[in-house]
Amino acid sequence: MINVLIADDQPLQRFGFRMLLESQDDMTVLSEAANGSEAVRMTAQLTPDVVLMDVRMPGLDGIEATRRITAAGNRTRVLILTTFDLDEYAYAGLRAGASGFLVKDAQPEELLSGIRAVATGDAVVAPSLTRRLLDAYAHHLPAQSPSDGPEPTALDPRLTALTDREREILTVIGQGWTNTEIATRLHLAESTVKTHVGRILAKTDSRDRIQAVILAYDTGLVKPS
Amino acid sequence: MINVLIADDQPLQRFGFRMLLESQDDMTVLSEAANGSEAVRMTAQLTPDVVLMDVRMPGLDGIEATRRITAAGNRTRVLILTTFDLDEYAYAGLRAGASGFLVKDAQPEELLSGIRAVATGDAVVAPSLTRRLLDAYAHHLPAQSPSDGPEPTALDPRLTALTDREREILTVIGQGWTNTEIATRLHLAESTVKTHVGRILAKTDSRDRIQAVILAYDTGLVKPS
DNA sequence: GCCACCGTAGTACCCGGGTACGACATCGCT
DNA sequence: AGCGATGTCGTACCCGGGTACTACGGTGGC
Repeated sequence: MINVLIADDQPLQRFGFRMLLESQDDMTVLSEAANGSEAVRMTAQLTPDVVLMDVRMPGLDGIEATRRITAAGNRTRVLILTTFDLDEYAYAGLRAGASGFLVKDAQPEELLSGIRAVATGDAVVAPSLTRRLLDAYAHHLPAQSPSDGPEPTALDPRLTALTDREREILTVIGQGWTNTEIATRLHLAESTVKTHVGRILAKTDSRDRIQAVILAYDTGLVKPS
Repeated sequence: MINVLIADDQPLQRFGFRMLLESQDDMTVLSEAANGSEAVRMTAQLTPDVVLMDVRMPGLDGIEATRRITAAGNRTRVLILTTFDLDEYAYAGLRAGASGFLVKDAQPEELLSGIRAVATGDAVVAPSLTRRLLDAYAHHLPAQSPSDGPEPTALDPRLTALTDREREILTVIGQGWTNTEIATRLHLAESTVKTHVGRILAKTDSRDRIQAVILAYDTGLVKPS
């Protein structure tokens, strides 16, 4: 049985959550808190398994309440809920030690399975937020794959399909030249440039010149200045 | 309609996935791949919305296949599935650009909602993995106000004029996202994206997004991968 | 209370970029 | 002599990107 504490300043919201949770035979609502301080106090008294925590509350907000609850050290997990998927809240909440972060417009089933996951020690983050977190931090994830060797100066395989001329064009694309500029500076017709560009995009599987610019940087054809 | 490509070396497994997906009226299975190379090739040909990618496959494994698919730059999302929730795989997969990482013992509904989330540009990570990721990285999340240690590498002067949101947008521009992609993935209207982009270009004296991409690389906002 | 800034959203318009064709000359290899 | 790869040039078409506005709610500073 999962003991839950609901912390939300809106009574109607609390009621909805309570109804939903009580309809499950593996969950009970221990009590309800209307602000952060109450949530902290009740958590200390009742030691629920999970606190369903709203972010926006008068007085002590959900983030700070989460910080104090997790700092206390007992095994109560905090699942933060918010109306808006503001990433500032997500970052702050997760930093504060929350085990999860869901948006209120989620499906009831998602909330329920989220509570169960959190209760068993797992963690959940709303997909829309996961996206932002990944975008921001995926690059920083530890690389333990052995394929992180030193880089030789040989031509990147992604560029081998290109002819010399095409690599030349790709280089100036990577420097931000427009087709017109390439044409005048290299004494070509614009149609010729377009032909080259088209072939480059096809051979490198780039959908537009932006991808080509990125490729130029990633392969080292163009170096950051 | 969500077009899905199934990549798994076990025929029985593929069959199961196909049955599950075809039972949904908003999903179709475009094709099946039995190894990584096939997955990459078929993705290029068929441009599915989502690739259901197994990690362990003979030849080119799921991680490397994911890397190549996402490197290609088209809008196909990769949802990685694995039997074991080994975090090495998860790290590698997410670093490779996967939009999600689920374990195979998940409930069918979880898989389906995961596919839908990924198709609309969101991201999903299995709760058991989210827990590990949070444990490892919650400390590294950007600080809001509280006193925090290491400085986040001083901002390049050319970017100081930008607001936080604008820098966020510039980052994804630097990753080659189109306006439409930015809109869907960040849950914005395309007009809003255009407004942001316009301001970014004005503030950074860039004549088009290409110059902005170059600037993103030169200032280190985006790093070569 | 007012105002500046920010993020969001909309409409209308123009233009460069990309695609899909076809065409021709040169060069090197067989 | 024939052929393929490469580089050059052309036309026609469509769409995404960029610009130029306007607008409005929220927040924070004064």
